[in-house]
Amino acid sequence: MSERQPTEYYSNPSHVNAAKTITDALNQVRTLIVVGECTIKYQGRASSELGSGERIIFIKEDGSFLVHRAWDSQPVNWQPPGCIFQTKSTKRGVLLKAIRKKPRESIEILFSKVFIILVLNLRDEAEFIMFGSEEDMQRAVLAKPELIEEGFKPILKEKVVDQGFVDVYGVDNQGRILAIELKRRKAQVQDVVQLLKYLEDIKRKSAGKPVRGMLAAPSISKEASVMIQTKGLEFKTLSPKTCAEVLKLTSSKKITEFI
Amino acid sequence: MSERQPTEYYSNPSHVNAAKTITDALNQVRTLIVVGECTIKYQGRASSELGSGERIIFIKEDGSFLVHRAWDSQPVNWQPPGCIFQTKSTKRGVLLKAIRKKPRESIEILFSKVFIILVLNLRDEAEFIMFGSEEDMQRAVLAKPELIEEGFKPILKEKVVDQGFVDVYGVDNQGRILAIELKRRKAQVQDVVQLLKYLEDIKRKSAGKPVRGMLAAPSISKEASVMIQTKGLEFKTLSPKTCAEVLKLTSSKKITEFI
DNA sequence: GAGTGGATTTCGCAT
DNA sequence: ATGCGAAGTCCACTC
Repeated sequence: MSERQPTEYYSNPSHVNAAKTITDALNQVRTLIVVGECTIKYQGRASSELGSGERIIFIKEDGSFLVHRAWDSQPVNWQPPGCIFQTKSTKRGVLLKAIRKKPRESIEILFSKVFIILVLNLRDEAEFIMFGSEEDMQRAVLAKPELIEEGFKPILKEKVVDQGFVDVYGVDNQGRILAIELKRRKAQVQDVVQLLKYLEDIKRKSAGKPVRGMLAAPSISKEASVMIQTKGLEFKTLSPKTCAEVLKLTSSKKITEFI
Repeated sequence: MSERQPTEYYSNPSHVNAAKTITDALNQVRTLIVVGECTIKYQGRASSELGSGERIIFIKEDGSFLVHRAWDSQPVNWQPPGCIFQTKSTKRGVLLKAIRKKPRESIEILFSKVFIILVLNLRDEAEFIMFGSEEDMQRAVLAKPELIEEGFKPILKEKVVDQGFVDVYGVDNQGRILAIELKRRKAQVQDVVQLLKYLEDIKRKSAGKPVRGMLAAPSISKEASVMIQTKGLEFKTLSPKTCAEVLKLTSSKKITEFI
């Protein structure tokens, strides 16, 4: 009987057994879930302390480390992939250290009780596919420029200006330069500032030729809208969902041809 | 025997039992961990698909929802606190929906196999304490202005300028205005731009009086450093760790007195 | 409720 | 490695 065993479960282990089980799981590069009562200290880019309480910790195959409480979608403490672990059983409980170098950081967890250890061996080959990013919007506009307006001809994706890029850059049906800043979310003041900065560079380099600046986003904040008016810029409603649908139709995630 | 039972464990439940167990746990507002083979679809601000694979899902007491794979510190799909759940057993497996309104979003998980269900009732009253935030740096400078330079006298915390704030604002030992932008991480070009914008407002309002602009951060990028030089600004090395230590000494998290 | 800026942001890409 | 900007950013705070 050689069927793979994706899960192992340990309930209320002694400190010694908990430490051993965790160490073994880490050596075998398993995904690990530990539930128990613990205190936590973090030292690194910042520092933090958390007194005793019951929490869930996660260690993943890539060395990611997460501490979750019973609420909040974000972990209360964590360490990015690639960190190194030390486990031992001490008089005060099970000590688990997660250490990262560069920057030097460490999380120390002391379990006074371990309720549960889950050792997982997960099979997961599927590819994650996302639609509707800002990059997708860019691709959609390049594939179908009339999303912006009739007669618009993109020239370059991401034209370089001093410090930074314009998302889409082209010429309108009257030959004027049209620089477009895309946002996948509601446009804010900061986005208008960004566009203005780019336009400055473009105008400086285009020797007085007429230049239009456009912000394209699903919606715009009141403040940003006022600023658009004041500065003689334009706003075009364009949602990531629309763009995602255009991409599905043209079925091209490739943009090399446009560059 | 009335001892609280912090954990319940169910192994390889039938689809019907899994759906029932999950529903019950949600009704009792328990933290829930489910491990199983599933496919996932997300529709909302963006959209995503993930084919069949073995994953871990988390539901917390506040209605946070997380889907984790065996790698990556970030969840592959998630829903913020406050979302609503629907569970049912279908012919194809256990269906779990997490729905959020405003913005309207949904995640649908279809489990073809459920390996494990953990129902947790976690007790956690401890307060989380963090040191070394940008706000802590501000407090430290106000409590001990010589962190910036001898003779510096802060005037106001967060002096209001058009659009935004200066982190610290005061007068140096020669009576010149000194506006300081604090960063807890390596300073970037964008931070210099920010400071310049603030300085513009301050200069406009200070009728030609001399104004110094300073960026205080643990380090600075080369580009930002060049810009600092070019624009006649200053850079001061100041780390969040130093500031945290100062705060511990003065033992004052309060800043009201300075405002 | 909308708007704004920090975050132990994280993450990916380009230099 | 460093620098820079997007993110389904999240999050807290202000207006």
